[in-house]
Amino acid sequence: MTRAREARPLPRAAYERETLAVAHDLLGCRLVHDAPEGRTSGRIVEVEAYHGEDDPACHAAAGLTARTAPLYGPPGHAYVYFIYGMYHCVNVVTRDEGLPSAVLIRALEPLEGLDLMRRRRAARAPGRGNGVAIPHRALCDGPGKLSVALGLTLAHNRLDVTGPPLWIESDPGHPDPEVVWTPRVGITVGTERFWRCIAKGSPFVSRSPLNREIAPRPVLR
DNA sequence: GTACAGATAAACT
DNA sequence: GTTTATCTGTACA
Repeated sequence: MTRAREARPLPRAAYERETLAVAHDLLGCRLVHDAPEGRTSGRIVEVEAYHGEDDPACHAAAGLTARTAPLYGPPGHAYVYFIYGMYHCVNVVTRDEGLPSAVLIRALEPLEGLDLMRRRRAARAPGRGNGVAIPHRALCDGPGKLSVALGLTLAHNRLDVTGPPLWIESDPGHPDPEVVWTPRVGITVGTERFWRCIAKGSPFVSRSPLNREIAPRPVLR
């Protein structure tokens, strides 16, 4: 009889690789956060790569500072930063220690803990609180939204993501998604690098006109 | 469907 | 004092 392979957290070696390869391979995996108030998880459907001090859009372009230190740290750890006075963005550090590189998680297909996600989102989006539940597809369709939905904040910065309470696991039962590369979103420099990777056709990716642009798999310079 | 203003605080210069 | 890897509501087509 066949036995379903068990999903296990990706090992550190999965992150100690070329960043675009990591970005590509994270699509289809599940991001899981076990918080005291419950578990939330979602399938990764959109990511972006930020690589090196030569990448003008990478925070490490400004060099090593208190904020960017995690990017220079060991792979398989979270780099969480606070942005626009309101939101957090969650990255996973890649490559070798000392070489600043990471993958930004931009959107998830919500899988577990949808009620908890809705409560967290509604508490932070008063305009949505007029009795209309946030639809499934809009719970985690952006980096700020998924951080709220999963309850991730600066408290999780530098956390090891190879095991509880926060980890990424493969999903052996799920087919590898077809992927599309596009320019990265929300930046004013480095837009010539097509380092955003999305699961083709997923209704759970962030709203962006760039969703229509496609490109072949890029290479690191 | 697209376009824009405003909210709001940490980190950096 | 300036910048920011965002989101939301409102306005308009």
